[in-house]
Amino acid sequence: MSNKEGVSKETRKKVLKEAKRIGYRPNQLARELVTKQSNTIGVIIPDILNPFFAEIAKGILEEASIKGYTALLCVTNWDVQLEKKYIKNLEEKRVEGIIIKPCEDEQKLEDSINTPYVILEGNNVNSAHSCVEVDNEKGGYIGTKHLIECGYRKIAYVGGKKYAYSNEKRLKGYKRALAENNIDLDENLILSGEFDSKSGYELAKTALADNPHIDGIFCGNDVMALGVLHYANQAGINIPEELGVVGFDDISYASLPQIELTTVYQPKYNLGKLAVNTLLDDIKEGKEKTLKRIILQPDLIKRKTTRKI
Amino acid sequence: MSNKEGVSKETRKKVLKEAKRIGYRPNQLARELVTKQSNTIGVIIPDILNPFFAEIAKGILEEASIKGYTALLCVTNWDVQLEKKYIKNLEEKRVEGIIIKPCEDEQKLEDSINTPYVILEGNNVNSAHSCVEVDNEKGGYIGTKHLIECGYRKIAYVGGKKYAYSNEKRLKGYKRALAENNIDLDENLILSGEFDSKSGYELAKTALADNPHIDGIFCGNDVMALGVLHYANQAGINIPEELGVVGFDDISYASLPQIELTTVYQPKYNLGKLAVNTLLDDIKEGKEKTLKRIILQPDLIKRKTTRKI
DNA sequence: CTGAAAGCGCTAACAG
DNA sequence: CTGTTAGCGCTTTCAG
Repeated sequence: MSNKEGVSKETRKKVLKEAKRIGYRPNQLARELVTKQSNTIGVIIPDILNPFFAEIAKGILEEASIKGYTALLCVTNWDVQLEKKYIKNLEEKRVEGIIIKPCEDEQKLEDSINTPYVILEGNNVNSAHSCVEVDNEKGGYIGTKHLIECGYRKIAYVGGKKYAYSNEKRLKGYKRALAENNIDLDENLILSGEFDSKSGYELAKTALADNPHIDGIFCGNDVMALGVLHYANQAGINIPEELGVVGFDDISYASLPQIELTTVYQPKYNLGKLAVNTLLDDIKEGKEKTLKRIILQPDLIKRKTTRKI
Repeated sequence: MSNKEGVSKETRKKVLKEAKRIGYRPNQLARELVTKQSNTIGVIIPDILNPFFAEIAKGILEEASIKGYTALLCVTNWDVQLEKKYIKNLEEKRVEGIIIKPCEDEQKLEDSINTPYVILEGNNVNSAHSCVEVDNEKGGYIGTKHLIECGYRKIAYVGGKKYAYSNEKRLKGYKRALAENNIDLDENLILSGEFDSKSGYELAKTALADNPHIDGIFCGNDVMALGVLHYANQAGINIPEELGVVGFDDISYASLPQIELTTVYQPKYNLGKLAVNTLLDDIKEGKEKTLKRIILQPDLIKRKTTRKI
């Protein structure tokens, strides 16, 4: 049936007969059980409504399909408990590997995952997984530097969870840009919340209430930036004259003519594709896998939420 | 191990021992093979980057997880061949059921699916599946009626694939609204393309070039409306004074202060939840299942791309 | 209440 | 080249 080298007449007959018999479908489950290959990978992301993750997911799904794999997609809503549950489920389903963007610190994952896995936006110091990401520090740097070059001086950092890996990296880049330009770091200008629009809105409100002299905001991601823009719009703050805003990710909505958000581009789709190829390599290499650390380059996209220079 | 009524001492000991032994994980595959219950459903949607589908997917994923099911998500990019391939894969994986938004006419699906399935936005005349959708005809009607009430008279219909079920329904509602208000139907004003932003842009361009007197556009979905708005913006057309635009879906970006798109709301998340519950019911009921046809109500959301009345 | 045995649908490793 | 057999890791059934 699985056409290896074989007969010619007999086989063909059988095939025809089988095909007839009310649509025979080979039972993958049985096959997986005996070959110990599920041809399935697990994918865990925090938020499918954020186009950033949606596009990564798209890249993952497509690449997996091309490589003959199916993907089990799980979304955690940034809930660590759910994340744990999903990992357990996936392992019981005998996925061959997992691609995960952790809700929190990835260090804790080490214990709970016994399957090969690659982390999206995480480090792999001392650990047994590969990871793929964009150079977040550089992204934070070029975004902030651009604000400075546009003449903004009191620049706030409005980010996601304080100790999230990507947030820390971007923040580091932000600080470096400030330092290089002799702008004193003001810790009060560093705010953190969630990686969503609502949080962007609230944080902008708080920040500008507490420090009315803020004239620039570097956002942890585009979705937050949208929230910041929302607040600014509502508060009658003129963008980009009174306030410069830069985001991170370059989601498709950032380029809408009504938005024109200056932002730091990430190759999202590619990140997804690379994640599965890296994972598949790791799986193939088995125990003696060489851990990979894939870092893509971000890119500054100048649009209209920052002044022209 | 699966704690039924049993021992007390002996069992506990075993459990402890097993737990110790380098993390024992029950093999779901084997269990599924013998119980013939995979606790898995398949989900096939055309486009995960469209927030409409992303939110439906979210509803599906969450509800499935709550009900103890895992979901295999497949995205087709509106490619019928891929859709077929995914259906085959899912059946070989022995999913218990499939939730699908078909790329094309769902009539053709009948032959290829041998598993219980529910269709998102499709009819179930003479067929063996349930379906869940919003009242698309009504949606088309209230959207168009609103344009008329705002004083627009030359209203174009810019939709997706001509013979897609949801498109046909919405178009029907559009025609009914026109007829009820004694506005002559002009077939030249009915355009169709793809359900994406680019197509909205192109269609708006064509429509307005061919018929400069158009003063209103009813769009097949919000993503297309965004494209229409993009073109209008670029062509210097004043919205809503010179041109009224209404969308369909109410994706989150429609409510952004920079967009404020008037649109027809769909309970997307709920649609997803209901789809899985309907499917699970159908699975449970087995052969004697009573087919369901679940129709939710759309709602007009007036924002700023149509004139105030 | 517990242990042993059968079998889910397939593949792999054998002989014929 | 074919047919047979064993067994993947579990659940279920049936004795002990």
